[in-house]
Amino acid sequence: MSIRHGLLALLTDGPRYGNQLRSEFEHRTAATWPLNVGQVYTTMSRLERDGLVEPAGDDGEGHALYQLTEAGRADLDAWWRTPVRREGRPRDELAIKLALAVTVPGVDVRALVQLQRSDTTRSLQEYTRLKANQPEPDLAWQLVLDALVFQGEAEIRWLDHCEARLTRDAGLAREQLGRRD
Amino acid sequence: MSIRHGLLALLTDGPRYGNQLRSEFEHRTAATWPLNVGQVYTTMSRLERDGLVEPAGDDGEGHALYQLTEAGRADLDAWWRTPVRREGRPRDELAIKLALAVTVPGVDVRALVQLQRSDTTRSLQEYTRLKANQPEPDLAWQLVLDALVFQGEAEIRWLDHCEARLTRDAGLAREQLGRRD
DNA sequence: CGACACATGTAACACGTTACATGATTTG
DNA sequence: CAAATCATGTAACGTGTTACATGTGTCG
Repeated sequence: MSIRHGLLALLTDGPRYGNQLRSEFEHRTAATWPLNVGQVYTTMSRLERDGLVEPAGDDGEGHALYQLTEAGRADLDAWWRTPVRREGRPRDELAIKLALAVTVPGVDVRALVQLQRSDTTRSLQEYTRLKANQPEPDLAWQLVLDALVFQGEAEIRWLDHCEARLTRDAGLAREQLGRRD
Repeated sequence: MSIRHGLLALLTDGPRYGNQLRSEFEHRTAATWPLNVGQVYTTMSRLERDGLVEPAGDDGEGHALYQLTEAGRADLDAWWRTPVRREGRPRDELAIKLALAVTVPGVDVRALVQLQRSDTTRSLQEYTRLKANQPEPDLAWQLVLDALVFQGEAEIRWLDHCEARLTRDAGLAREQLGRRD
């Protein structure tokens, strides 16, 4: 639902047309989540179908404008007033993957963790690179990037935590094995 | 793709049937991401369509078993050896929401941040409650829960960071306003 | 003119999700 | 026996995503 509401939010300022929406949306999340233009049109069609937006003529240069309806404004308002619940989020593929990896036989969990950590580290470096090369300071853009950094760091910490846990468990197992000898 | 590969992974041990897959999958992620049984069947159909699993008769009690094909084993193996890229993840609705909130006029960003923080805090409490009430120690289950906790904490930190940033910017604006007087 | 970017769509598909229909089996 | 649970499936829908078709305008 993030694109849906995102596009809706961009119409708050006033009518916009397709490509304009794409560039304004991307400008705040670019390099991380590029948005295909086609998606803007499909999403806008669905928003129109649901009565949240409506055509608003053109801007004098043939650009087909969209604007919020009353229902759209209400929907948007409800969005602002409702927190994004953690329970409602998509499944975390990495968490599931690692959880299954420690369960299923024949998986080199340690290798998996190391590979993942190095990839996540790479992403973090990419983020700092982006931050440094930022053309002009943009608050929205910076906050999104900060979110990614915070998440990436949390991921690294979690991976370390998992590895420590695995080592501890392996240590315990070895210990018990030793006792048995 | 997490359900797809998750179910695939559960077949590593040997053939399983629908409901069994659901309960084994849910056992490792339960209370956070319940999995509808119907979804198991639709997903297994698609996996069969793609040649990654195949029917394997029944277990003597009429349970329709599925098992991995060679292609399935290969696909799974590739999954284990490939990190989950941060770039490939779904858009972060919260990040986008806040980024748009600071851009669009008429949104009470501060209220949004506070509401979000209190909801995330609630989730974190729920996680610790779950951890305490855990019936029997299960490594996979614990790691998933730890992931959620790490993510939740990162989210809180990010929200604090955003708020501080907003306050600072507001302070700067006030200062400049003061200078102008 | 030819190449390129802008602009608007549409068609097709993937995955996740829910609701529903149907039996079989167990249990109070 | 009735109710609950287990089990298998299907139909329908929603969003996200890509690829393609098409037209217009601009610039070297």
